[in-house]
Amino acid sequence: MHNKNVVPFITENSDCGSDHPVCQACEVRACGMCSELNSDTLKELRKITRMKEYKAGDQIFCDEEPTENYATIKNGIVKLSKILPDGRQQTIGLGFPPDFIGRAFKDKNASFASALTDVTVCTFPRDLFNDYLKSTPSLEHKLFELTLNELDSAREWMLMLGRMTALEKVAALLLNFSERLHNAKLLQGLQSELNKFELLLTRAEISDFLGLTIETVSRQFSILKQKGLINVQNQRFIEILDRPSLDTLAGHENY
Amino acid sequence: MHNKNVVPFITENSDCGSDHPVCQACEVRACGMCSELNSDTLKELRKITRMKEYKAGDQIFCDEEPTENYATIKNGIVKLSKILPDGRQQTIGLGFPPDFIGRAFKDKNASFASALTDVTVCTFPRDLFNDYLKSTPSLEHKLFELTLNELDSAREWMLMLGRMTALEKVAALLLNFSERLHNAKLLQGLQSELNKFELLLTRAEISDFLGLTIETVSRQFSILKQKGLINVQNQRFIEILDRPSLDTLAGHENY
DNA sequence: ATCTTAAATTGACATAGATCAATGATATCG
DNA sequence: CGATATCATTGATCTATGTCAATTTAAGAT
Repeated sequence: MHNKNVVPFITENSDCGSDHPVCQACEVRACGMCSELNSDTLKELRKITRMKEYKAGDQIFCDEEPTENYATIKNGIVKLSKILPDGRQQTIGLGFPPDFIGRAFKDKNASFASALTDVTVCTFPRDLFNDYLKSTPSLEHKLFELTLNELDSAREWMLMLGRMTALEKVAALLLNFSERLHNAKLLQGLQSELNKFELLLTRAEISDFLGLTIETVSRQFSILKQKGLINVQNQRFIEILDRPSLDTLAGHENY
Repeated sequence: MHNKNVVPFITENSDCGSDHPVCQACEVRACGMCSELNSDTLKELRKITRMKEYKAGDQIFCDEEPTENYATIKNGIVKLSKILPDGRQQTIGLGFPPDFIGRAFKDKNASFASALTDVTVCTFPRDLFNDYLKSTPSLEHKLFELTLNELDSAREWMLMLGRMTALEKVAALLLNFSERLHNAKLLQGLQSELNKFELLLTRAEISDFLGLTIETVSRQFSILKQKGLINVQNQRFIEILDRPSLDTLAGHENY
C-alpha cells in the first residue's frame, strides 16, 4: 500500500580509488554528517556508501522491516510517519537535506519513510555504519547534533499537535516549511524567496502532519487567503503576504 | 508562576579525594550516562558535579533562561513542558531516572523542567560539561543513546497527540507510565507490581500531557473503570485489571 | 472530630473540527 | 481537443471534546 515502485541500486563505481568525484560534488558535503570528516576519514566511509534515487511516492523504508540501510538526504524531501493498526496515520517529521534517516544502533525503524518529492540519498549498510560510528567520534558527534535538532523539532510539533487550533497549525506549517525549503534551496545554490514557494505537500499530506482532515486544512487555507495573510496560485504556489501575522498565529513570540 | 521554592545547593564536599562515597551509592551509576565511564574518568567528571534536591512542584529550569546546568535524574520524576505565549501548555516528556535533562551544546533550553515528585539530580555546569563531553567519546555515545530513546518516545507521543481519541490517549498514558514507574522502582531495588501503582500525576498534569482538559480526562477514567479495565482507589492508586484490552486501545499490536 | 482547601467527578450545553456529499480545478492521456 | 482521474473547495450536518457550573471526595489544619 505504501510502495509504488521498487528501486534498484544505482550502479556506480563504489570502490573508486579517489572519493572526490562523488563526495566533492555532494550537495551536503559541507553541512551534513560528513562535514566533520577530513578527506582521509571520508575516503574510508566512502567505501561503504551507495547512492540511491527514489521517485516521489516511493517507500524508502518500512516500520516493520529491519533496517538495512541508513541514509543522508542529498536532495528532495522525505516524509517520516507512523501508522496505527487501524490505518490512522501521523507524519512525525520531514527530512530535508542534509538530514540523516534511520535509527542508529537499532535494528528496527519505528516509522515509515517515503519520498515526498524525488529524492537522492547516500546510503550506508547498517552494521558497517554502526561499527564505523562507534570508532569515529567526530562522526558520532555530528550525528548526535543532528539528532538533537530533530528532538527539538519533534517537541515543537508536540506543542502544535496538542494545543494549537487548526488555523494556528496551518500557519505554523507554512512558516516552518517555507524556511526549511528556503534553506534547502540555498544549499543547492538555487534562487529562492523565503515568502514565495511551491507547497510540495498535498492537502492529505498536510492533514497527516497536522492531525487534521483534508477538509479542515482546506478551510484554513481559505481563511488565511481571505484574511490576506497568504496568496495561493494553482493550489500549490504559496505566497506569504503577512509573515508577522502568521508568526503571531503560530505562537512565535515577537518582540 | 512556575517556581514555588528556590532551591540552594546541597552543601557537599565536591572535591572529595575519592569519588566512591557519592558515585558508588548513586542509584543510576550502572545505567545512567556515567555507566560508560570507568572509575578514573568518573573521578574526573566527579570534580564538576553537584547534587541538588527539588521538592515536588519546584521549577528546575526555565525556557527563557540560559541553561546553567545539565543534570542526570537520580530519583523522582521530572516534567518537561512548553508554553504558548497565551499560556496554553503542553507537556512534552517525563524524565525518569536515569534520564538526562538539558539541551547539550546549546545555551538555551527550549522547554521548562519542573519536579513532578521530590527529585534528586546530579548536576553539571554547562560549559565544563560540554567541553568534557567533546573530549570523552564514550560519554557522548551514551548520551546519544539516551537522546535517541527520547526522540523515539517523542515521536510515539506525536502519533498519540495527533491521531488518538481521548480514551485511547488515557489508556496509552496509563500503560506507558506504569511501565516506566515499574522500571524506576526496580532500579531502586524497591518492590513493584507492574499493574498496581500510584498515579503521581494530577488530572491537570495528565491533561497537559494528552492535549485534553481535566474534565475529559476524568470522564475517560470513569469509562475505563466502568468497562472493568482499571480500578481506581482514592483517585490516585491505579490497578490495571485488563492490560491486553488497554494495549489494544492504545494501538499496540498484539499478535 | 470539624472546618477548610484543593482536586476530581459529573451534568448541561457550546463549539471546533469530523464526516458525508456535491461541486469545482488541475493535470494527464488518448 | 474532450475524457478521465485526482485533488481541492465548499456546504450541511454530526459528534467528540471543550466550557461552565455544581457537587463530591480526599487531605490537612485547628
